[in-house]
Amino acid sequence: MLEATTGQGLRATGRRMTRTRKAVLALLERTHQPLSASEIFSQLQEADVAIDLVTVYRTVNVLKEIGLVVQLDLHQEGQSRYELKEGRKHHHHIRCQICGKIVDLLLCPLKKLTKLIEARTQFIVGDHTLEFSGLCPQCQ
Amino acid sequence: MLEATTGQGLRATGRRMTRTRKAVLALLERTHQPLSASEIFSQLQEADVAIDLVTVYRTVNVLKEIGLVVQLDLHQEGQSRYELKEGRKHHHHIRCQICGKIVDLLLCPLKKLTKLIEARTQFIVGDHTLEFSGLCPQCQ
DNA sequence: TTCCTTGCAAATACTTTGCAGACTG
DNA sequence: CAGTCTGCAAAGTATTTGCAAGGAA
Repeated sequence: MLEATTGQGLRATGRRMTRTRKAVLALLERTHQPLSASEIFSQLQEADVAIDLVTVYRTVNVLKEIGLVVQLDLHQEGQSRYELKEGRKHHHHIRCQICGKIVDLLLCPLKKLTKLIEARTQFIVGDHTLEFSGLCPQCQ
Repeated sequence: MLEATTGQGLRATGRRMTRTRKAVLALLERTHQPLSASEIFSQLQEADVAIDLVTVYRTVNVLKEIGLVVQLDLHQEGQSRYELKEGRKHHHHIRCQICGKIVDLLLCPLKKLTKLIEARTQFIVGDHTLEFSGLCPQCQ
């Protein structure tokens, strides 16, 4: 499963599978929510995993480099969040302005738009971000 | 023009039109680009306008509160940018991954999508962000 | 046994806050 | 003249870097 393939991804880049990397991966896997570095840190502490905040930052960056994790910068959050890619399709998010809950939007409607933008701006589009915010059912 | 209407917006909320606020507004007006606080600060210094970085932050926040300025948090920039609203339509941006140039996209294709998302998620959508990045014509 | 990884301390970047003096209306 | 605004200093939050000790392969 995930840990095995990750181990390969790490080794292929001269890196190692360690206790802390396993713990971060397992947390992201079971949480299935985009977590910030400090959330990863405190949730691992509650689970009695000894880890340093600095190590969390280094770990998510490594996982991002080998393509296992995606970094999200949600509007006006002031911190980044990290989410397992885990073979899932590219997608976007909506966040509740009251309680902060984040829900996946399992769609991306921007293929055509990308072509249009390339034609208009002469840019070569490499990436995009799309995020919605509003009130979730519980907070309305 | 802008300064006059802004003065009204300020006064309506018990605020004042000052030398530094005029300078920030004038800069945003002639630059017509989303600028970060530190860019506003250094560009005003070059123009021999004495202003403190703290004042820049406070100023853009006031201008945001009275609806004159929009705050942008572009992906992985690590800082916010501020742009004059100036009666312009809601729009989005594309940024060059090499030189950092930011170009307006004078369109927003998300009206229908918003309805779809509200139906699917039961959220009430209040806001959204959309940003593209890629290579500009000069950097390709 | 190599050299990657970790923890700790410290540094850096961006932004906010407190306070006394300066300025607007 | 009242009350807002500014500069300076300091604090706060998110993230990165340096280095020596610990650990994976």
